[in-house]
Amino acid sequence: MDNNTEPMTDENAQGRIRLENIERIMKAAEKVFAGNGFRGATTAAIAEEAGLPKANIHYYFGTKAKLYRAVLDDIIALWLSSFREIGEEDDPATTLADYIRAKMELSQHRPNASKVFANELIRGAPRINKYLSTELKEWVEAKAAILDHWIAEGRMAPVDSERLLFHIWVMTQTWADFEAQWAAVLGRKNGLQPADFDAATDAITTMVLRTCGLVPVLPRSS
Amino acid sequence: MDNNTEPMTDENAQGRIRLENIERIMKAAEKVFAGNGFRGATTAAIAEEAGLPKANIHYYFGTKAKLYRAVLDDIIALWLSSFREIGEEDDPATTLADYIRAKMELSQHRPNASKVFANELIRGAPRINKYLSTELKEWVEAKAAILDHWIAEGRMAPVDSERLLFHIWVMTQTWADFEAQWAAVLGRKNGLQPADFDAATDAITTMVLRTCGLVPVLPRSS
DNA sequence: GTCTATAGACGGATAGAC
DNA sequence: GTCTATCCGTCTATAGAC
Repeated sequence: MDNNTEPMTDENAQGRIRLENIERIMKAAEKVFAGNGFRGATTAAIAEEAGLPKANIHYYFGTKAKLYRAVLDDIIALWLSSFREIGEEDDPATTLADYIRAKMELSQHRPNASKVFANELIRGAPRINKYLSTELKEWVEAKAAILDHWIAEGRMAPVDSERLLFHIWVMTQTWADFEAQWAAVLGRKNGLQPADFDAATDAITTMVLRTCGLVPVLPRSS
Repeated sequence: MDNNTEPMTDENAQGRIRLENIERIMKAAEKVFAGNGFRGATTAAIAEEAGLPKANIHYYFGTKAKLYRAVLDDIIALWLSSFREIGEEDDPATTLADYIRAKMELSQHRPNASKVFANELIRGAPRINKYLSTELKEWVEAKAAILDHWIAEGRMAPVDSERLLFHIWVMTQTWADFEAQWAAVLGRKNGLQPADFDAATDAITTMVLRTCGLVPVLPRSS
């Protein structure tokens, strides 16, 4: 009672080690869940990837389901932070191009986050349905309203604004989720290169801006 | 030796039952693999979905891996059959619109096929890499060459033809793979309806045809 | 707080009766 | 050809030593 089992001279180090271990486990879990889905992932694989004994996973997170939940929450927070605020006064072309670029950078640098989310959606999204039908739904409706406002003002061509947003997501996220397919079809034996992401960004941006009448399309000569 | 264990009066029925069981198992397997991936799927779940004892799965297919392989091969055959022949003399707008419509119909009517394929791609496509880097690569290169030919002839606007094909795939397949997301965001509590697939088809077709300069885009009035 | 050892449930696959 | 019963490996989770 007069002392603790460990010296109290270094409370910060304790907390730091704890946070570091949690961070390592979350990172490892994101990778393993991305590659195997929830059911296919094993705590042993996560532990090995994290370089820790299997029991530590349970010490920090209790169950595999809670760890998965923590990984999903982390990804949703990342997603929401990527949804830059868009105002009615912004320039349509700049705003759309910037948004596509931001999504592509996430695909390039956090591909496993996108893959975990994609796995969950393919499975019918049992654990994130609430998020999809509340926050995400509201975000889509708010941003589609801004696009519709721009259209009504004649600042861009009429488009199906909700589907445009959906299709921007899938075109950008496919470069993370299905990287294996695009690398194989493009003959990139060492995976996609930065130039591939740049080319994809350009192609998507051109497609969206032409669709919205924000850049000229060369007319057919015939 | 003078007779077999079963009467030979009905060889066709034997073969028919066999084919029917194989068909039922394949269909059940497609559904279970779609919802859980290879590792997450269990032979017990497949057997229950097929309404057969678990041992029958192994009797007909040997191992879970061989069953999965059979399901993948079936899907690849379906995919290849959807790649209509496209010739240089065809009309660009009609050809692209028909192709988008065909892909959307597959997404609507065989969503589990698309999901099994998506699962495999997210995992890094270990089992279909050969297909991706041979047949699919050649198909893409051949079709992109036709688009480039149309562009060179001035029959459509310049586009990044390979990425255009990739993005058509993902925009159409997302309506199968991520149906849960779109249904939640659109507030469809009973899943996507036929009208949703029609709206998506229109949105994708408009996007692609505007990008290729094959339909006019209303200019900004300002 | 950390790790080894293991309990207890579930998975794929098969033997052998029918 | 079909199905029940079961083997054996792997999985999640935890008990208990350190």
